[in-house]
Amino acid sequence: MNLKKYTDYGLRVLLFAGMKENDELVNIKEISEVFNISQHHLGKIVHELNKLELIETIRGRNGGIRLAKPAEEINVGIVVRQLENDFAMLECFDKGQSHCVISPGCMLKHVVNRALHAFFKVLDEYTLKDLIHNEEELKEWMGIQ
Amino acid sequence: MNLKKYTDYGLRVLLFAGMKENDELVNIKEISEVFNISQHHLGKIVHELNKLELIETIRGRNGGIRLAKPAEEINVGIVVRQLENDFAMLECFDKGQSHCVISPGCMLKHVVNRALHAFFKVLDEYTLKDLIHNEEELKEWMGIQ
DNA sequence: AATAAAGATGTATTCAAAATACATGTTTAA
DNA sequence: TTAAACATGTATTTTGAATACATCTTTATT
Repeated sequence: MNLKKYTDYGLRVLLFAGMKENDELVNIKEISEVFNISQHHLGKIVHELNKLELIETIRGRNGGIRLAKPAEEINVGIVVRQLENDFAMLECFDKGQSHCVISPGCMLKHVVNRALHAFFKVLDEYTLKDLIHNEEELKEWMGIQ
Repeated sequence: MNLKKYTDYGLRVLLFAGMKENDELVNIKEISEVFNISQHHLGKIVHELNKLELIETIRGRNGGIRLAKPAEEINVGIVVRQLENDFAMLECFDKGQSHCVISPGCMLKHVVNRALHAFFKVLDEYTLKDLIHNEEELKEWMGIQ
């Protein structure tokens, strides 16, 4: 059980952008170098974060990205749900092809589903702001300023 | 985010075995037919369930498998932890190769870790017995008796 | 206007892990 | 002795994520 790197990277982009002052822009190249991630791959993640209205992207020279709203309004649980789009924990979660013969009467899926909700309940308690609380320390690690 | 089919299948084996009366044996062929799973693959899962002391296996003609202990003593959370052995939700969970530069000061891993604990806290509340509570219905679906 | 920097986007390739298949061995009741 | 059943190592297939490649569009600067 694990989150996709895609989700991991997406969260890092938000963290990095959330660390900048005011409306300062950061560009993909910079982020890809800091985290040592493929620039093109990151571009796709950024593109999706933009579609999800979590960041703004500004094209062209001197362009870049920035958070689309204050860090305290970006909920971690919601972001993870959006980036990580497949939560079919068991085969029978996927209603389309529920092949397991015991599926109709089986309690397992309900139990796992409850567990999944508990998982998100915790994430829902945090915003991006909470994650960058120890901002000074993070900035140092990121080599900002 | 999802559990491996391996884990899914392992749980089904336990459910199926737990459904039988007393010390009645079931064999892998039977289970693989009911769930339409590769018999050999299932063999390996059964082998591991046996190593984990969740089932007993009896070799030879008229052999088969059965639960190693009463269904009410088999905890769902523990089984899932044992079958699903990789819980590196984020890259930085893997201490060996924590490449992310912000890892030392980043709060994200702690938050996700809390969420993971909440996930298992729910699973820990259930035993195999709880899952086969509506035994009659399940038996019908499984074609038992 | 030309240019360069930056994001947008579609396609293809690589890679890893899971799932499955194949082959053969061992055990044991009939 | 034989057949049914689990044991176990190796190999192949499949799938999806990650990455690479290529090209396009946008926009500030000169």
